[in-house]
Amino acid sequence: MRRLKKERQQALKDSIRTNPFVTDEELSAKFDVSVQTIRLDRMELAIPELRERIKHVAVKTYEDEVKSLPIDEVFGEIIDIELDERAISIFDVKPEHVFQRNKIARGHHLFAQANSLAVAVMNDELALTVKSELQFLRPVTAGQRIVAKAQVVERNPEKNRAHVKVVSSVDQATVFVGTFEMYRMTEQSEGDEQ
Amino acid sequence: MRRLKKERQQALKDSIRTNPFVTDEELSAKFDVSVQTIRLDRMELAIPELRERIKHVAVKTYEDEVKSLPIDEVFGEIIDIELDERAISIFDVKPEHVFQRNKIARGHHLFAQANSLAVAVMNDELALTVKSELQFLRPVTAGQRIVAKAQVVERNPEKNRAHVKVVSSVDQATVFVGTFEMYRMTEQSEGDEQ
DNA sequence: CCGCTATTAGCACTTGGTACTAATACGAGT
DNA sequence: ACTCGTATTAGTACCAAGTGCTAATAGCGG
Repeated sequence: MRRLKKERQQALKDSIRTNPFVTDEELSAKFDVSVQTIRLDRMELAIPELRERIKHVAVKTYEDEVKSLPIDEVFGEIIDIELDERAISIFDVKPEHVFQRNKIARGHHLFAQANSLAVAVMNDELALTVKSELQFLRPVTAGQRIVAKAQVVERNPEKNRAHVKVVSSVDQATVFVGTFEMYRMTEQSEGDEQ
Repeated sequence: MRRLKKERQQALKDSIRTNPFVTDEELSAKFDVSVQTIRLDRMELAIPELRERIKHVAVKTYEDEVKSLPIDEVFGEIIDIELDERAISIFDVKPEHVFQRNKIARGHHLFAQANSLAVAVMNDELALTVKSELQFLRPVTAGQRIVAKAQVVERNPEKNRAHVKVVSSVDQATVFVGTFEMYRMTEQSEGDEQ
């Protein structure tokens, strides 16, 4: 009987992990044991009751929602900015930013950090990217911190254009270089493109 | 008293919206009315009980989690692919992809779709972007569907390089053009960059 | 003072449990 | 055959956070 118990407990764990919304009664029917046995199993496995499980899932989601808004908005935290001149942001590469296969950060995250910084450094907050040239020089992996430095290198107020150069590095080594031609949107015009 | 009731119910709605984890008892203390009054208010406002509220939040998160994994992995759904030749993906621009101010899609989403497609079209799944040139020709707004078409235009198997051209359009109008120089990673080499 | 709404109180019942005690089954060891 | 130990089952009291229902009370408007 000992083997049966362990197997059941393993299956129980799996069941609850894949569907945390299952009640003891449903589990008791599924495994054809009494509700009490399910309860004992949960005790031994330190699995909390249905309501607590649901609550944990809900709380997690709730916190995620609150967190995701501001972080997502900037893509990299801006730590220094002098409008129309230069700006610096940092971006910590996490497991969700990399390819599963080789753990190398996906290009669009580097681009997102650099492009967002280019948008931010423009004095007008309504700036759009028109053109861009990028070089991905070295792979970046999870756990590394990318420091992006943006510099406004050319201004052309008549045409509402400006050029921004962004250099991103990890531990002093340059990993990415991008130049961005930006269009400044004035209030009325619904101009070019981002 | 009628005014007081309406005000309380409005405040009650707000309270529960900002914190769905609050019990009737806590609310009764907060608004200095009986628990029964809170219950009546909830009935009139059709607000479900604590456990149901929590469950809804949890279920939502749960579904989101399941959904987010595959979608996030590709950035745009690939609808046609012929390896080493061409590929097509679609990406529906949603409110979360645009600038709040002018509702124009952020550049990195267009880049992400195009870059991911360039990676996908490469036969080796371990492809990294080395260089890239982009043009953002027209603004894209929330609700529009971007169709990206990638074409492998140059192959150089000796150097493990290839060029991919991606053209993205909305309703037949080109909104974005990008060229990507890709590096094919072989099993051993931990080569260039993405 | 009547009527009306709002509020409060109280009770039985529900779900999905916890905590605890007790009974029963069943095989292993001696 | 008897006993030990583990596993399982049953049953009871209790809890949180409610629903559903009935009834009492407060306060004011006319």
